[in-house]
Amino acid sequence: MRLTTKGRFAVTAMIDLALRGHDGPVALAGISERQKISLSYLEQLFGKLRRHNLVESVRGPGGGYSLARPAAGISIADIIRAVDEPLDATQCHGRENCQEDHRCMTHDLWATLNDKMYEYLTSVSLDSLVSNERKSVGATAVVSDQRRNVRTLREEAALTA
Amino acid sequence: MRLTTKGRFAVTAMIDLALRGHDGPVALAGISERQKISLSYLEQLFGKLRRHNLVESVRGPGGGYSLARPAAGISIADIIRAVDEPLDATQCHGRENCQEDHRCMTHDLWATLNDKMYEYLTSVSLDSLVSNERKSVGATAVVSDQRRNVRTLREEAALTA
DNA sequence: GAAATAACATACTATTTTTGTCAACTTTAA
DNA sequence: TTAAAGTTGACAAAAATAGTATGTTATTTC
Repeated sequence: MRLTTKGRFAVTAMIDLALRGHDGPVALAGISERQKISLSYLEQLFGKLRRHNLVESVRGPGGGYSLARPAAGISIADIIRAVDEPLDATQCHGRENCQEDHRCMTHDLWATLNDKMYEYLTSVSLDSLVSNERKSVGATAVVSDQRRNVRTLREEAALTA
Repeated sequence: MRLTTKGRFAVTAMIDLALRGHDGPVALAGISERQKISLSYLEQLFGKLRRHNLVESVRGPGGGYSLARPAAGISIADIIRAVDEPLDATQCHGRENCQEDHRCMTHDLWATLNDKMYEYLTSVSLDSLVSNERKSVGATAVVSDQRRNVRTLREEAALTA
């Protein structure tokens, strides 16, 4: 798994979207201004997010983007995966013959690290970040997805501490 | 924390070094050929590794690099940290005023993720990878560092499963 | 239907990663 | 003491990636 600023921007933008997507779609121009991310870059990122069915778009005046499904059903891993495309961590993309004698020494390490990171990022939903942002103190109950086990950031942090 | 191919290369090279550093130093030319990493790049990376006191160099014929301390005392996090230098995950490097209204929304997320990854990468020692590579089956006992809690990859995986 | 708005698409620039080349400098061995 | 093997460092070029600018098309509103 790759972890760069690209994914960070995408997550930031998605939070903004979730935070403001109550009535009607949100225009990228607004996100750009609020989050200080260039409009062009956002357009690129949202193209990918749209192709990965995380957001839906409405063209024309009053248009913009909205989440394709409830924020509780979108994990951070989904977002990272969408914008960072390939995402393979093993260098020898699956095939085992990357080395002559001892096939791909670091294979196991990266695979395990990859799993760890996905495990974590999958456990954090967009919704949990948004409620965290809304400063809705009081450990807002977790809304879990049908596919995944999604915890709030607060709970996750508690587990670590 | 940033996770790119750069760190991957560094770890791969360090494994090779640990694997062959029994009698005398290991030349980069050998690592380059075995791991298919350009010699120039390795030289750059090992310059950083040396400045971070992870390896020592011996010049002249028969020279090369050797680990500055036992492989059990070097974690993967050490290596990543050495080659990726800055390593800050929060975008608003410490200062809280990255946003006007709601200061740096994703701040908490990235900080927590950062901790998670470090926690994991610190728990994996170079030695554990090497023993794993040597195919020394039978759960080779853990040699723990004086500073850290270092587990074997095998044990770590068991915890996750 | 014209004008404005905003997504969509493509081309371009800048930064980072990776490789290549060259010139010291150091130590061992012949 | 010379030569060879090897590190160290400084650049620069090439490739990949990140980020920006510009143009085009679809919708809505007036």
